[in-house]
Amino acid sequence: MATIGDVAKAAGVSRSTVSYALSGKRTISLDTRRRIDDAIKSLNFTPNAGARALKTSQTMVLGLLLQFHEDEFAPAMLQYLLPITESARSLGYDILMMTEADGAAALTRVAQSGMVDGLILLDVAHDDPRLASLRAARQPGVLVGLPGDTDGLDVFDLDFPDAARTLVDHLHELGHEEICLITPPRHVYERGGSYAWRFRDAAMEQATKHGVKFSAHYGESRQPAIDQSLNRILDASPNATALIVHNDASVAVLPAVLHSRGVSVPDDLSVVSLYSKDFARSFSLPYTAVESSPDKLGRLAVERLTHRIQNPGTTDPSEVRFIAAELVDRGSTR
Amino acid sequence: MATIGDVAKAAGVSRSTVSYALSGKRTISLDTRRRIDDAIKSLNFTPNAGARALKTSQTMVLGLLLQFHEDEFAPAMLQYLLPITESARSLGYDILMMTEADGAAALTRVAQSGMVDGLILLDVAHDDPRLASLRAARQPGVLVGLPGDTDGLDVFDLDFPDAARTLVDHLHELGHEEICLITPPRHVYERGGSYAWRFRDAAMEQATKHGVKFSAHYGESRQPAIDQSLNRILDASPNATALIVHNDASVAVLPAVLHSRGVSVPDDLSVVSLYSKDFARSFSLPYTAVESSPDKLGRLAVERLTHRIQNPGTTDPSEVRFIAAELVDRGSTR
DNA sequence: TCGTTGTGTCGAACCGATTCGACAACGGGC
DNA sequence: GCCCGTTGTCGAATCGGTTCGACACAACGA
Repeated sequence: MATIGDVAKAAGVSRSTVSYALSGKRTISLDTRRRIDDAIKSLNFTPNAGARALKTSQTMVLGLLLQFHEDEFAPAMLQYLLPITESARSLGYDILMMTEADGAAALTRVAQSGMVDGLILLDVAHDDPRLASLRAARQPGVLVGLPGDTDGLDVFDLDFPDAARTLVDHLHELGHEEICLITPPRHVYERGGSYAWRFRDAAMEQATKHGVKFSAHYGESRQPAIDQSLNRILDASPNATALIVHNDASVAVLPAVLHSRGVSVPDDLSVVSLYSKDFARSFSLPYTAVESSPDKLGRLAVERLTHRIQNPGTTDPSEVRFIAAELVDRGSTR
Repeated sequence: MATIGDVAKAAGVSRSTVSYALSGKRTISLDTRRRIDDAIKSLNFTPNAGARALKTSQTMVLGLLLQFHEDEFAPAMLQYLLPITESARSLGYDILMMTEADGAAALTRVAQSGMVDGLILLDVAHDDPRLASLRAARQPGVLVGLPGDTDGLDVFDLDFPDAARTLVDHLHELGHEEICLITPPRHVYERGGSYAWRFRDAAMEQATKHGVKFSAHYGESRQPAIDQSLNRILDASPNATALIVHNDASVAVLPAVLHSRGVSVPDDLSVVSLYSKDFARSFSLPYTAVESSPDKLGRLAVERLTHRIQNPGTTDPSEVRFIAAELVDRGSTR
């Protein structure tokens, strides 16, 4: 591989001159610049990333921490992947992916060895063990998902309480008097996925406020338990006229279940949910829903992170930002 | 951050001694080693990855090239992600993820700048534009997916013709005399996804050999076209008693479609397919199928790649390996 | 004419590791 | 008592960039 020294030799200048020509940090005569450019072209020179990182202590890489829990519905995580890598690239950063079960250890390893300039944590739990490692790291980090203690952290998440109220209000306005909520599986609560109870509690409160009868039930994440739980829930609430499904795995199989029960939407039952438009497009999901906007969340998180990286001195306060619920009417309510 | 110099000072030895203690490439007295270990602990020292990469020209990072085609069924790609990152980690490597639309440019950029020690290409097409860049790169690479020209490349893929024959044989043995195949969407063929025609042609040939009536139809990748195409295909072949579904997006919604038509499996129709056990678990997919083994393919690819990285001189011939079809009977045939 | 300012380039130091050759101290064989 | 091989440690060079200070030279105003 050609080094900057080879380029310098070919162009008949010093290495520093080539470096300045590359960075534009000092003026270079037109003639010299041309000779350098020619040499770079003909030698097919690209600066060595390791050497540059060593000197500048900037790797132009962001670390992304995913957690694929055993019982997770994997496609949900995927929705964040593409927006994050794409916005990172557009800002000049690459993405190093970590999927280790022990996320805290992975974070420390990568941060300590200086492989990344910043860290992105997805699917953050209420009492996430990775946060201690993140706070100890010298690189900045951003979270997608709300932990219990946000002190000093930049956090982006959907406004789940607002989403819940939006959906309950929507059903209430249509005159529904008994609503059934399918929540994420029990293990999500146990793991501390705060979005689950933030959504559920707000929905319950809003229903109570409207005097609407309300019941919440755990969904499941794997077949055939999903089918069974849905049927059990529907059997248990024969008078409910509306269903709120807050669980990707359940909503993905709901059309088949309703079909098998001879229930038609929205005539027999109004159904609303919470998912992204991409998710709706991949699966057969024609339900009115609050948009979960993983693309927007991913983009915001990356932008915030790179801003912190590029302005290290500044101590602007950490930001906890909830993005607003936006209802997409797909005609599944009446 | 502590450097190796800080450790050396704290332990009262030279930097080289610390380095040798770390790598074990020279003998170190027990006493010195203890002092060094203590210093490392108390200073919380981790070697700087950039510096190490610069000196050793080994980054311990593998580049992974994914392509999310506009109309792709995303979860399919995801199945490879986890096995690849996990086997890479177990061999000491991290994964740098690239999702750019222009994969060839991304590959060149990352390879030229020496950010990675090797490259993994997923979903390789018959005439994949990334292959020229891969061949030009100084790092070794492996493919998952079979291109037209495999010269000098290590390739891993499922034995699709074998899979097709296995399924056709299975149905033929049960006495079926008319089989209907749902293939990947037309754009997969156009893009050069050779697995599509390798499977289809072998299935057709095997059916002909058995004297079984056979028809193939393009599936779709997005709703509501998937539903419509499935219904159209089923309408068009009223006498087919067996269905082979070679398309993740179609098979994911097939249960609902069959339900809505009042078709029960396997009594009215035998259904077989080709997917992974993880895919079957996430979705409601109770079909007898050939296992597509993304975990095995991912693991093999990573192992081959790291082997090439660690034995650079050796010129053992490139390997094109097809893994055998394995039928998993889930009782959806009769 | 002299000092000043600005432009373009260079040499050297540095980032944080690895590794080669040198060498001191030590014990064993003669 | 001398030579030799082993063991443990060190200093210096190196990887490939970036950046600071110095400086030669030209143009300028006084």
